[in-house]
Amino acid sequence: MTFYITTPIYYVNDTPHLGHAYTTIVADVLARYHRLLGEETLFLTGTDEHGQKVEQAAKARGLPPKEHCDQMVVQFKEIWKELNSSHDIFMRTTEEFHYKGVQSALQYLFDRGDIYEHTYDGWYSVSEEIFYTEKDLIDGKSPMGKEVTRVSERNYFFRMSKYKDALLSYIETNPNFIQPDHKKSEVLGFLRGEVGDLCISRPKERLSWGIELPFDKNFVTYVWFDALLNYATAIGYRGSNTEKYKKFWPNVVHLIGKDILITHTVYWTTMLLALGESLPKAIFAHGWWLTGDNKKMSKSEGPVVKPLDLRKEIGVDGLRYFLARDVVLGNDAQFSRDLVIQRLNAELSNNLGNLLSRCLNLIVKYFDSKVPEVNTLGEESKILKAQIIELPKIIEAEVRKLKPQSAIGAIIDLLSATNKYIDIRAPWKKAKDDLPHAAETLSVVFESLLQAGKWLSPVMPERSSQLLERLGYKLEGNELIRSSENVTPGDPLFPRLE
RNA sequence: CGCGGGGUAGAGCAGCCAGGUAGCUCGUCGGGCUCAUAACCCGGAGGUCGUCGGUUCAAAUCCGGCCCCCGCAACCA
Repeated sequence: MTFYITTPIYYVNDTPHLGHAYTTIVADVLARYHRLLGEETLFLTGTDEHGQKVEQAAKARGLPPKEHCDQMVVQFKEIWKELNSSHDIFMRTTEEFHYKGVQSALQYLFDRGDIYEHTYDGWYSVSEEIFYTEKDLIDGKSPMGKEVTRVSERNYFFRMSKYKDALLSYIETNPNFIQPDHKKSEVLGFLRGEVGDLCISRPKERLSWGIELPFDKNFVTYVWFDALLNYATAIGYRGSNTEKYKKFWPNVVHLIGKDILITHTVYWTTMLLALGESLPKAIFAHGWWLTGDNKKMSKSEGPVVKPLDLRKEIGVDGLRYFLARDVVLGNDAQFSRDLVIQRLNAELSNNLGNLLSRCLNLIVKYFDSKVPEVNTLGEESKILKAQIIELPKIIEAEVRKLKPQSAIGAIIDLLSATNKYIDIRAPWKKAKDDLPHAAETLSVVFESLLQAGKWLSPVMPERSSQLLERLGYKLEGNELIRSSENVTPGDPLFPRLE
């Protein structure tokens, strides 16, 4: 069993923001969980580098488009490095193999008659540089109220409509294909309407920065057609080495933002159907982070919200933890400093960090910094031990259901139970008159912390390894290895935030 | 009648698809512990689950009407 997860390729002209970081971090957390579960895993991210805006931005800077992209892409690579993204491939749509793959796919569809030439009549808004259809117009003007002129333009179209029924039946027979469920309703609603064919070309007079159609050099391909194929070309589809493609396709999860739901569930899937390829296992659309008063984050809304800057205060792992833990994946959620601090204090400082301090200080004080060895367990200990053993199974199940927040929740639940357990068992008292009792307690608490450390590593790679180090362990691959005889309490690992 | 989501304790959320005496975190009140990062443990107060109606032995959950909030409205990424 293999696992392949992708983020969208981000538009290279953007400056990385919380939206990008959220998708990448969640994908990274899922990828790391699958690796920890021992699965062969591939994680893809990258940048989308063609299109009008890039062309214009490059022109404005007096640079060739590719050079402009080379510079812009750096900011993405840097932020992913800082956020500890473990992607295996960073894809750029300006790479040579991608050009070839896209052209090969275009030619194939053209030869089969799934791409055809057609003169497109419509209304063009010069100021917006956008085409509108008759029904888009409002009182003879663009939806934005701009003047439009009647134009007709020769273009190439993909027979998307031909595959609509096949797509519908695929959606019906594969209930987990589009997630979460309410997004499926949205797609079905869209498909119930009229689905036309997709214009996949742009005449070079209007746009030259793109992949040339192999059968008509007066055109480049429409950006989405180029961009969506990255998921396949990145792993060798229609390339010189198709080994990865054979291995990982179609067991793939496309993690996307809800704004690009239709392009993925309709454009991409019909493209794949036409190409005779299998459809992805799942397309999962996550929600948005809203400001504290439930408004969409945007630059035009007063003071610019810069959630990514918060990482300087709470650490990269703190940010990763909050994003993966706070929300049911797929829902919208609020993002505010207060909510972040509350979550991190409650779960990491109080529940986990404090438990770690209690346990290690007691081991230092009564057992010479060495974890006591215990052979038989009493009833209370057996119950907690059972929960510890259960943890990986719950995590695996939740991760497979694409519920990272529940997987993390299971760890937090275990730690809460461990706090209750240590309270009932009161090893700080027992150590004085019943040392074996205290030894048993601390060995079980220790085991709980050890497993928590291991299973938090996909979410907080750095803090989790520090935690394990204090316990005298390290993670090699998916195995916990003893690295020290002694435990080392140290300063608070998760200091409370104010 | 464009499409979709939402309205659950002071705050943030889960539960709803597969109906069965409403759950979590924070805050708040009282108690315990004093090993620990003023943390941890126990207990309490606080909700007619937007609203009206229907189905049912039983509805936050299913069905219908209404009110309010949000996002989207594809060939511009």
